[in-house]
Amino acid sequence: MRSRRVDYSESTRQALVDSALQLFTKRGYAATSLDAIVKSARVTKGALYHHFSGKQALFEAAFDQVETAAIAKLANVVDGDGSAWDRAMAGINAYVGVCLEPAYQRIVIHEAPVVMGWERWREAEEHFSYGLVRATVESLISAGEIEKLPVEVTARILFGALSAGAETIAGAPDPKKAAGDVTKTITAVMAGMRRATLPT
Amino acid sequence: MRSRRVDYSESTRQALVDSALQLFTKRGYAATSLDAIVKSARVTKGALYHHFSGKQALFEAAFDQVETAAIAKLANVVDGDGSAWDRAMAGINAYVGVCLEPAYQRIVIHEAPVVMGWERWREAEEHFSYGLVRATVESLISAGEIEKLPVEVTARILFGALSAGAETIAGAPDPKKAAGDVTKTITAVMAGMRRATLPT
DNA sequence: AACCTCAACGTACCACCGGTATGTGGTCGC
DNA sequence: GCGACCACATACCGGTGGTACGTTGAGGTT
Repeated sequence: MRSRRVDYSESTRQALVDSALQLFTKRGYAATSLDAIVKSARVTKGALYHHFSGKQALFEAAFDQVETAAIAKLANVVDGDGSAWDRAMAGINAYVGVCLEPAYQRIVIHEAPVVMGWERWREAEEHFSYGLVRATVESLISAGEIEKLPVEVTARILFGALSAGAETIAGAPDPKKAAGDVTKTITAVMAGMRRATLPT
Repeated sequence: MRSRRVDYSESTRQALVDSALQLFTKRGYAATSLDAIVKSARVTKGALYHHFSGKQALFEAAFDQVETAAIAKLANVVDGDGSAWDRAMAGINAYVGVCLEPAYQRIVIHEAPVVMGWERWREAEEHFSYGLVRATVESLISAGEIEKLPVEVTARILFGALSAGAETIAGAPDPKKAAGDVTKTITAVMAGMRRATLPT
């Protein structure tokens, strides 16, 4: 119904999002001009402002795309079969993997909170990666695998810990070794929380 | 030796840093214009560019000031007497308190990694808050209070967990309750790490 | 005392960037 | 075939970071 011969509109929109994604990842939000984006997408600023209300809206579109790709990878792992504990550990490993992608790291972790504002970033994250982490923590608690802790705060802290771990890996001189250290440390922390609940 | 009648130079420099600190905290880096800063400091852009190489250098001066004030508060706690464990827990509580200050939250946690670049931020943090966290982790390990884990990675992850906890507190509808939850959760995690080492 | 020097600014100006207002070509319904 | 409208392109504006240059006045030198 809503199509001419081909949907050129959607393709230019996608081209803009793709170009923005690349440039934001490489140079950051502030250092990327709209001229550079439209040049890369082979269109003009008229097209950009036809599809988006401004630079920030374009950023959020790129943000959505990165997040959507991320949860697509994570959902398979977390919704698989096995115990709540095993699925949680698999999810943690998978999320660290996601955090290693430059686009996710720069756009979602670093720039989104300042570009979108922390409150809005927090709200958006409810439906994306953080939502999965939170659900995982809830299932761990309800399954009695870890202590009964405040879900919201525990999820936030785990979320921050995982991001920091991923950043450490990405910035380390020897990423392979760093990845092993992160996995070891996170595993130890989670194991500690698990063991802590056993004597009760 | 290097002074005229009074050191007017240093006072204008300090006025610029103070004004920048206030405005960056309130409106953020990007939304704060140099005109607004020099107007608030009662000087002109000529003075600003005489003392600083640009907007980013001015930000870093503000960053330094906030961080210096922060470690001044933390050093007392961490260097106090008592067991390594007690000092570590006191330090964690103190750091959460520091993270509640708007200036620290906005400038150090949120904007600095973006404005200065993550690599440079990481390097600077070595001499500030992260340096203390790292030292604390080292003392805990060498005192045999927690498992023998990779220091660098463990400190990074703890640092990220604390930052995330502090952000959660600041953004929560009931900060008092959130602060209690964060302390409880972090304590539980640390206790798990401690207990995990006992049977060995 | 006349002169020079240099720090410590102030003033004027430029290039660039985000955003807006307006123009234009192709296409679909009628 | 003609108005209407979508999907852009073009031209332009205000603000901002940064720069070039001018000015002032307190030491030092002779």
